[in-house]
Amino acid sequence: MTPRNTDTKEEILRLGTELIQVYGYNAFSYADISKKLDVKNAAIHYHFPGKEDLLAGIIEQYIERYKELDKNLNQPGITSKQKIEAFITRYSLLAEQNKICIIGSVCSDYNTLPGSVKAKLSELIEMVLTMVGKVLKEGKANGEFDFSETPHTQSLLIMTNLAAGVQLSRITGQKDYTAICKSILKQIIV
Amino acid sequence: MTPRNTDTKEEILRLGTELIQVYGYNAFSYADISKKLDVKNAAIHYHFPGKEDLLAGIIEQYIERYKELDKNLNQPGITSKQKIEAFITRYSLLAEQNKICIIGSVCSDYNTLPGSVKAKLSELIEMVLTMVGKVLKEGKANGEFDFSETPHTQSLLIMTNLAAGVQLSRITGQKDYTAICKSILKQIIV
DNA sequence: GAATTAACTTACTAAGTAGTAAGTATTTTC
DNA sequence: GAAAATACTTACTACTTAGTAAGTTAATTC
Repeated sequence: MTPRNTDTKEEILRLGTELIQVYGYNAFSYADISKKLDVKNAAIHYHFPGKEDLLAGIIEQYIERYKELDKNLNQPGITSKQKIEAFITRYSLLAEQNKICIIGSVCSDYNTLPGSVKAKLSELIEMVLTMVGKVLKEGKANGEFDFSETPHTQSLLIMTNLAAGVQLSRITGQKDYTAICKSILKQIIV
Repeated sequence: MTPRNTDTKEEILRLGTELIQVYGYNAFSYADISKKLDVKNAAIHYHFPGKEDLLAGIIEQYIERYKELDKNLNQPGITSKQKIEAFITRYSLLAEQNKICIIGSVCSDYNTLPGSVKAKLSELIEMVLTMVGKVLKEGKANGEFDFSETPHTQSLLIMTNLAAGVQLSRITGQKDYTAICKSILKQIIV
């Protein structure tokens, strides 16, 4: 009689992501998810046998979304500045919701993760660094950007500013995050 | 017969700090500490009734150590550059040991902390930002440094580079941390 | 329309979690 | 040297954790 919810798996991923962003990976339990979705904890285990499988799924989804963003940005007519701003916007949306990014959150728990998940996290980080580095290189080549570091190092600086920026500003206030964002652009824009 | 260990409390603080830096606050238990110290878990509860008391103690100790560092640095003959380098060195020591800083680690778990600990963490962060900001301002005034941001914003940039730097480089490799450190100095030194 | 599959629930378990009350041995204070 | 305080241990409790095996119900396939 009651219609089956075919989106349970998606909902678990969505809630899991949110819980990591708000509380941290080792601070939430399957019960937190099952209560909110009004299902039994065994339902979560059906979709993700172990907690590490859930985390792996969440990271994979993140990777897919970054690939999509990359695809959308690599279309004609989009300036390098717009690309970097699109990247920053992802973090700004987190900051507005008092969430932190998955990367920053899971990094703290890195040594509690099984090897397979460590590898996926590493893949995500390298992908993002490469993405940003590519945009920086492109922007420098077309005269939009100027900076003295290598694109890789500059992307490290931006990534660390943003990842820790959302973390710190959750405690010290949004103003600090805004200041960081402005400075990131100031550092590279001609 | 067996001599009493009067350093148990100090050892608990030391181990607790290490566990947070390596695994994260919500990933370690009193059992982890009691096993390593070869005492019963009740001994840990004797010194720190709740886990939040332990975290509060760890943050307080951190605050004290930063105050000491500040005191040691604010003596005649120490250049602003040396002061900033001393600050960076604290993070470099962590990076060498594959540890992350308490601030970065606990930030991820921020929303799982009781109000009293949140306040202490906030105090620590503001203190460090102020300390670094002061050195930056002084260095700019005496001609050692030059940067276009306010001292507060510049200290935010340095703090986020370092805090997330040790986190990321634990995954991507030490070379990335080294690159970040070099760039931090390059950004401010005349 | 029978068999299979997908998506669960029911009902558990074993292990770990923070935390406590009461007792003990040693050290310090008076 | 008696009393009190310190630093524990013993022995537990109540709760939460991830995880599982077996059963149920609805949808899909053939």
